[in-house]
Amino acid sequence: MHAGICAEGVKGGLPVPAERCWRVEDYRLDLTLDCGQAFRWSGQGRRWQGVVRGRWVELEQDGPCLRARVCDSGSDWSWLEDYLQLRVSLAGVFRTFPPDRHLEQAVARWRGLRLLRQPFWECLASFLLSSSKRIDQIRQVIERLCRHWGDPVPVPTGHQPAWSFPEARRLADVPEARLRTCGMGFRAAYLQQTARRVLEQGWEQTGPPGRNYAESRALLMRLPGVGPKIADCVCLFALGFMEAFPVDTWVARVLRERYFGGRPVSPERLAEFGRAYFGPWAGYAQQYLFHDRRSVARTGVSSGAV
DNA sequence: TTCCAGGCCATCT
DNA sequence: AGATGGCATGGA
Repeated sequence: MHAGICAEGVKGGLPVPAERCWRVEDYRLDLTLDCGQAFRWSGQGRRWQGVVRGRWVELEQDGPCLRARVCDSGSDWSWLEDYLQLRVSLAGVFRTFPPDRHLEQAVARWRGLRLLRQPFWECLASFLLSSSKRIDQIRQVIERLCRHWGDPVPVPTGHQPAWSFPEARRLADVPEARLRTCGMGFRAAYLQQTARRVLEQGWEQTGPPGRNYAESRALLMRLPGVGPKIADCVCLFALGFMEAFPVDTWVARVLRERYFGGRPVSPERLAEFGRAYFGPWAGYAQQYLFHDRRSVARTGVSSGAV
């Protein structure tokens, strides 16, 4: 591959499909890619471009047909099927929820919103940079981070250039002052120190060696800059612990409003409540409540229109 | 200007 | 354990 241009559909001189379709049910790509769980997707309408595990991807949904284009002549799509969690039955997830008027309302409005399975380091680093920032600004910071220290990845001619997410080993050597040029402020020290720790412990590919949710969460929380909320995001979005229930300002707000009569309750107690009340797939409930509460705040409307 | 954002940490009771 | 202020940066 050369100069950022991909040899589309060619492998060893033979044409190979660089495109693939899946039939999907209860899947809404727009909500899934734009709800704030992942920060590197850009889209116009129903067509989205991003980089997953160092590969440029374009996704497009047409009803039950989900189409992917890649700039890579490989025939293995498991990395993308895993990322998109195509095998999860959303109806099966909803069946585990308790009868709850408010959650049912959020599910009715945003049905098709899915949780992705993201690479560990990208997820951890991204949410390290998320603290006390708005989602659109997190996107900006991560974009600059990738442009500075990611590797350019091949894209089809005519598309915007793209970069991979920088590896921990790359960021571990970048002086904190240089990281700050991306606009990450005080989070630069956390990112740098955590990159080193992840590298030392050999966690970059696998994540921490916890054998369950509680162990993994506790190990993550020993990293600098990682508290309960960020640890839960990584557990949920990268490690596949679907009972993890991240409590941020929006989720705290909606839980206190709807389940605690507006009384003050600590985030850790809210997280505990969320896991116990919503069950083994509480993380999905969290994402629906998060998105619903944030949408109401943005549009001021409680209709399901997007 | 002032306030606040997908928090965390050090430093107090 | 629980409550407070500080931390960078930028947009409303």
